[in-house]
Amino acid sequence: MDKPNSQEQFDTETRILRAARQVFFKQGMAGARMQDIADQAGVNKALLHYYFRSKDKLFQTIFTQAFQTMLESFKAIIASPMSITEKLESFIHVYISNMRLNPYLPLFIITEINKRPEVFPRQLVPEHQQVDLKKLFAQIQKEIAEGRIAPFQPMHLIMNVLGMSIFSFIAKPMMIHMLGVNEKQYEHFLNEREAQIIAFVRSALKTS
Amino acid sequence: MDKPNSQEQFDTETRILRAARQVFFKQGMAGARMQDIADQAGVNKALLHYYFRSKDKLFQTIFTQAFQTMLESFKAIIASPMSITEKLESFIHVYISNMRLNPYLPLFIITEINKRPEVFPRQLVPEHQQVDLKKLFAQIQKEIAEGRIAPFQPMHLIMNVLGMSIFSFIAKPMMIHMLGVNEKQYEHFLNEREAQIIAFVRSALKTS
DNA sequence: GTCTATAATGAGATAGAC
DNA sequence: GTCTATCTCATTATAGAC
Repeated sequence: MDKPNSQEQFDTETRILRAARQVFFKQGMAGARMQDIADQAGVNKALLHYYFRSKDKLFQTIFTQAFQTMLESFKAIIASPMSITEKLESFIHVYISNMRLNPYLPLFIITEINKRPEVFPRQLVPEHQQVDLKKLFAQIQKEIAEGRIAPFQPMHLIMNVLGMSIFSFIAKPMMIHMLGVNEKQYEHFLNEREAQIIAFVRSALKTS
Repeated sequence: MDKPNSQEQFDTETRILRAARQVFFKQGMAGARMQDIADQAGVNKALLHYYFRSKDKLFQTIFTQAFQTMLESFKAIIASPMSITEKLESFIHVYISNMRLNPYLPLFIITEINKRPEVFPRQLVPEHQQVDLKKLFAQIQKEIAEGRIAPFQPMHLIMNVLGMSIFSFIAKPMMIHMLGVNEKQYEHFLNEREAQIIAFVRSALKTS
């Protein structure tokens, strides 16, 4: 865990939420300890229950907000008036920036849904705020038809971009061990990542 | 959890190992319960301690073997006498096949190293059996120089392939919720995945 | 709202009979 | 080798003073 936040400027509830995010993101629901969260927040453990009643309720608060955050970066880009190439490059940029700030976020969401699928209702995301894939797909089809990009199935194209962007960050500890490189070397690699992915995608989408 | 294995044909130790793999892979070290493993194996809980002494020892056994498995599929491909394009496509094929059998494996390794970096020694992989990246990189550089594939940095090229292959599987629960699709639709998407990634990589590597 | 003390429970581990 | 019963401890949660 990092050093307890120098966050005396925040009220107790906020300090708990920030601390809970750090601990839950890294350790997950099962691995997190209420005492760790209290220490990290610099408050008494009993206060966590005073403000959030139970560990599970606190977790739900953190999880829901994390999921929304993840969703928002998706939707903002899709809705914007850009070409597909611009949108894809925007995806890459935004996700890599986010992963720099919050490397545990996607992994946290993935693993927690995995572990307790029953906890997350079928409609975790209400109908009206789901990602509007149809529009995006239509735009991709249109640009393909116009011969502006090479033909790939929209869903796969998007997954390719997400996979290349996100995986290299979440798999960092595994890759370091598998490849036998050190932290510094891997960080250097990650710094080049955005430019390299963009070049790769451009090359793939080039019409010949 | 799945139904208890109809694995009466295996001896007790094997049944425990198989059950432990299932439970640890899905729930992680912190989330797993010895009782769950015992139930899954169809044996008495005390036997887990008789055979493996502690939860931690049992976990170490499972983790180490999982990590070796992950490493082997890497190394086997790298060592084989194929062109880069063939090797990359072999990567894609092998990883997607493995993920079909064992969707939790990479996620398990990633999250457990994340949570307890101190547990895993710097040299989790002994020097002599590390992935021989140098050779692979040299081969890539050579094929680029010969104009057989477009120029990309070797490490990034490999990470692109791994990311596209692995991410779509490990992120399945997240994507299903984010995109508002159902399990069946996502499975259909995954079935097309191998061919789509190969097409994408070929397009990117094409020399113009 | 915040603290100390403590209850309640869950889960890993062991003893000892068979 | 396998089982039942039990010990021990960590952790969530609550009671009650301030």
